[in-house]
Amino acid sequence: MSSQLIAVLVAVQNDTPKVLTLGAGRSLPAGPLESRHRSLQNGMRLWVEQQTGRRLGHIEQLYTFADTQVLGVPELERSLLISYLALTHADPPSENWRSWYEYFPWEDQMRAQTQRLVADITLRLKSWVGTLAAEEHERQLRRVVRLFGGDGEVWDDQLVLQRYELLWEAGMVTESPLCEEPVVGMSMDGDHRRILATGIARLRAKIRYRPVFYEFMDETFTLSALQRTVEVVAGQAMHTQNFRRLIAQQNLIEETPDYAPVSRGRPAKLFRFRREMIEEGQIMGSKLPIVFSR
Amino acid sequence: MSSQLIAVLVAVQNDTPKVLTLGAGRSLPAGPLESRHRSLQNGMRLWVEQQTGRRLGHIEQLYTFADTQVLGVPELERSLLISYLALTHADPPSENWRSWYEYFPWEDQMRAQTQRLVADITLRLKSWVGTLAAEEHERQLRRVVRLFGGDGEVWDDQLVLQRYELLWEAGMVTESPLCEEPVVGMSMDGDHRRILATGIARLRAKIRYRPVFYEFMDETFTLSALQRTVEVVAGQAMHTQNFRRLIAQQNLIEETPDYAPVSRGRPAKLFRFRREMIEEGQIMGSKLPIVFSR
DNA sequence: CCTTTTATACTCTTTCTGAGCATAAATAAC
DNA sequence: GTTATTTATGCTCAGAAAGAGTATAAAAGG
Repeated sequence: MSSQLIAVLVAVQNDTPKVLTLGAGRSLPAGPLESRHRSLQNGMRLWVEQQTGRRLGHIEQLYTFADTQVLGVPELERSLLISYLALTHADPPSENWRSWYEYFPWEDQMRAQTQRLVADITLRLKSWVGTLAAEEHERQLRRVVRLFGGDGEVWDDQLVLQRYELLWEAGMVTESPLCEEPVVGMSMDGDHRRILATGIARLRAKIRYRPVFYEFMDETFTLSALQRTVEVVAGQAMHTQNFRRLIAQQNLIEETPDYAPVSRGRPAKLFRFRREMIEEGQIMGSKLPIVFSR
Repeated sequence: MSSQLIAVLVAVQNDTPKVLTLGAGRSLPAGPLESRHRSLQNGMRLWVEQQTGRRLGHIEQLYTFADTQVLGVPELERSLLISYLALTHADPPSENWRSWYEYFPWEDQMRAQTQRLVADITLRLKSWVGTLAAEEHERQLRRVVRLFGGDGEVWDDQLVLQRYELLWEAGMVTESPLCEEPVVGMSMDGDHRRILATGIARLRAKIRYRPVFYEFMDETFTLSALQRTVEVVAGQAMHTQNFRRLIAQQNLIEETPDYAPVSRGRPAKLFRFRREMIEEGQIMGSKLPIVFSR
């Protein structure tokens, strides 16, 4: 049984969370696990750095699973896929870096249009629920409401994978064997979109208690830029004043004497991350407002 | 390259968190990944259920890594280890079920003796720090304090793996190549103790926001029994009244008309989990007091 | 000068959390 | 049979944190 490494490589460019793709955006970069790698983590790092020529920051394992993509292949030939999430700094944009919201448009709760999209999806899901056996009705209906909101439920930005799986079961994404008419959003080969969903969910969870957004920022940055970065990753708008309060009280960043070049309003101070705090394990947690404003 | 499944199978028996081991407690159960398994998760479940004859409850993947144990083996033969955490209900105890605190005595912060043990470990670690290059002193000293407490730092029950790794680096566990005189605690073959540490940490984290302790309880139980279960898993005593408040306000459990047979004090009401709440995904979170009392 | 936009400071209310006090209902000790 | 001890349970209170609003500062554009 052969094994492959597969990477969800994320950067934030132009206030957009982007992921590195191959093959016209249809797949995530993947490479064979080579025996010269001293460890998986290391192999992953080396391999991505060679392929992309960029330095990797934070890196973590996502999930390992048996590839279900290739049908008709003798089972012994099935591949193990070991997926990783890796963060890097924005570099010259290219075709291969695509907004992850191209694949999950409903996850971008900052665009006004999304509300309509989610309403449409919810409608279709509810009609799908109608086709199920009666015992399942209530269960699945609660699931739809919990995942896609409505009925007073708030949108939980972490349930990326669960939402994708629900759409899959309902035959509303191209990857599903039941699919007739997919919901908007690019699909990917095999399990890749599922892996991407896992990566997004993991990053959104992580950013709540670890200052991994550090990886995405320039050397110096304004608080608004920091907030926008976190917002586009979470796909949720945040209360500016509270965001600042939380960042401030964590001692993660410090002022520089400089100001950002102004375009419109009052010029913003430039900040930088405090090196001592970023260093390995120093920061026990970086809390962010957990319930986002709308 | 062949692959192995490896399980951290946990149950709570007699107010002790136990893990299933093999070979006189020196290794975790592991088996080859067979091609008939439809998915890894499924393969894991089938395999453990066959081996142990018990039904598995919650199951989740821990980590995948390349086995570093076997030296002198051609690198292509290296095995991929895919580790899982699985929870099950206590059954007739046996030799093979061992308290996880046999392997990590310092993690049991509920025993009075542990305080002395941790003090000893801290001393030895500090003297190890003394042998390092000067630039490293402060960094590593902070690490020791953060992981093993002292200096006003509180004990973080989730840092099981980090503590083990520190001891490993300092040559204070048998598994380490530098080891001369190990700290108390049973060791295991290969990476198994590290995997166990990962499992414990994951479970301690999970139990904070998901009611996975459900798996460990009988059909009905008292609140004290529930609290003791959580406490021994976390290795930390909790404030009883606050524990009850949190459990109560989450609507996870309901009273039964019965009382537990008394031994000493006032008889305790028996409770049961509300089936509807436990069902898949219903419960979004089960919060527990995060900072434990001493 | 006035409006708009962005940045930043401060306040207020509600909820959550840690911690303690008090009472209830049983057994054990005298 | 009192009294002490143990376990279970109810309630209160102070401080911290979170959500949300008001106010002010500093720029550009008309």
